[in-house]
Amino acid sequence: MKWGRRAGPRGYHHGNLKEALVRAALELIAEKGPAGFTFADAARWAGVSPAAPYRHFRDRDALLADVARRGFQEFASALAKAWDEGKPEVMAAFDRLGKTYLAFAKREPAYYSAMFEAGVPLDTDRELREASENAFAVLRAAAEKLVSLIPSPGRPPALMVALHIWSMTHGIASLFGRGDAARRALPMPPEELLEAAVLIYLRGLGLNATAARQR
Amino acid sequence: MKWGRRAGPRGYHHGNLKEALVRAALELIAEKGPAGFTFADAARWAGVSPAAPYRHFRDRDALLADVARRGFQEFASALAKAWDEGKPEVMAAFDRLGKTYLAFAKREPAYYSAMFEAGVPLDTDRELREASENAFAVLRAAAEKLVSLIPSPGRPPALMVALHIWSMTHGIASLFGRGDAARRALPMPPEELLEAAVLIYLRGLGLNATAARQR
DNA sequence: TGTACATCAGTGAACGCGCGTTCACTGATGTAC
DNA sequence: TGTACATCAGTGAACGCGCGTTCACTGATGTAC
Repeated sequence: MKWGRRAGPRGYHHGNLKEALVRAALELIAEKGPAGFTFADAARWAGVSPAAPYRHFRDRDALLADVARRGFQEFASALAKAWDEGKPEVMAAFDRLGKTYLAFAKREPAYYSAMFEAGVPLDTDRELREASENAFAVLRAAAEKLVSLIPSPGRPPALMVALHIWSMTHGIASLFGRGDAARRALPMPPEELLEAAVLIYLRGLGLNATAARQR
Repeated sequence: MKWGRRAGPRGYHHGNLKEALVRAALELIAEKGPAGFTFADAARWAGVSPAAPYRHFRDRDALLADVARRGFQEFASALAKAWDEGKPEVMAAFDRLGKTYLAFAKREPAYYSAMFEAGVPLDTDRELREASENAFAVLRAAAEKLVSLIPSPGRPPALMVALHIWSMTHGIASLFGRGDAARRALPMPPEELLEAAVLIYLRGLGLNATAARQR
């Protein structure tokens, strides 16, 4: 019988405490929200004395910032993969992008909280800021490619379109699409609500969206 | 020289402690977020012993729920006043509605937090639930009137339109439009971002939005 | 109008609790020779 | 290959602190007669 790392009696050294603390934070945030998790809690969850986390993180905020950073990195790479530079077809790729955004918010509510609701300041940590910028850059690139389909006079700024899509998606995610606690009742799944909104919005931009129906 | 209620030495009785506690909560939430305010803090802010609040609220959560309830009530009446049943012109009224939403989020970040981010459960308190439903009912009524302008075949469900507008507005408000701490840089004011988004969305619905330009 | 009494609203002292943080320590691991 | 030593990572005890909550109390207010 083989033991997982958490099953057997561990020695004096934990071996991978830093990772364990991050996982603990995610677990606890998912359970009680970003405010309801404490440094001591995380240590307890990892099976370690309350002083041990100080070897790896300056304080609670540093741990939270690290969680947010990892979240943005995973988020950015999930979005980039979904968008895939608009291949094979821009509209279909755009649809994938939106679905992936919502799926991330639902699958990783703890990451999402840490990233957007915990009040982690983005400007203190360079890596954190870069990770968040990378995530937005994907949305921005997608918007860029979308507006390029629109004839030049009357073409809206790509940045604005990216911000619109982001706001719409974030709004749906935070009002309805959270996996941790369904906050409000909804007559349709959030994915459909988003898809419909984006179709209407794109039609308003003058983009023929029928190609997106192929999923 | 006349004294305001908080200036002079108060007697043994505070006189209006319940209101003072609510104001304290708003002040503290605006300062440190909905999680970073404590019952004891509120008592201190109101200049009263830590046991006094128990005469008026069962516990911290009850105070928070009361703040959320008041927030929804003010929100609902501000929205209703802005919408004014679509008078004199539907599109202009709709524009006012969106601006009023954002203005509320900016002017009353503490209320907005308590209402949408503090995790106050809506289903425990009847008055709270009703207040929140009243606020949404305004959006819903506005959407109803809007879609009635669209020719019947291909007319979208009003509820969906209401949810789209709400999500969009909430997304912009929570990402960019908060008065307490401008979370992210933006190339244009949030009001303009929202107005543009709504215009595009309405155009996508087949509504001629030029009438809205009259503000 | 005055007096007795009930009720209300806030006091202040006390408690147990868990958190954040520090400290000297010690077991485990890696490295130089 | 073995030994000495430096470094690393976690221990556990301790501290001060503020919070939530309770309790018997007391000053102020309202009301009945």
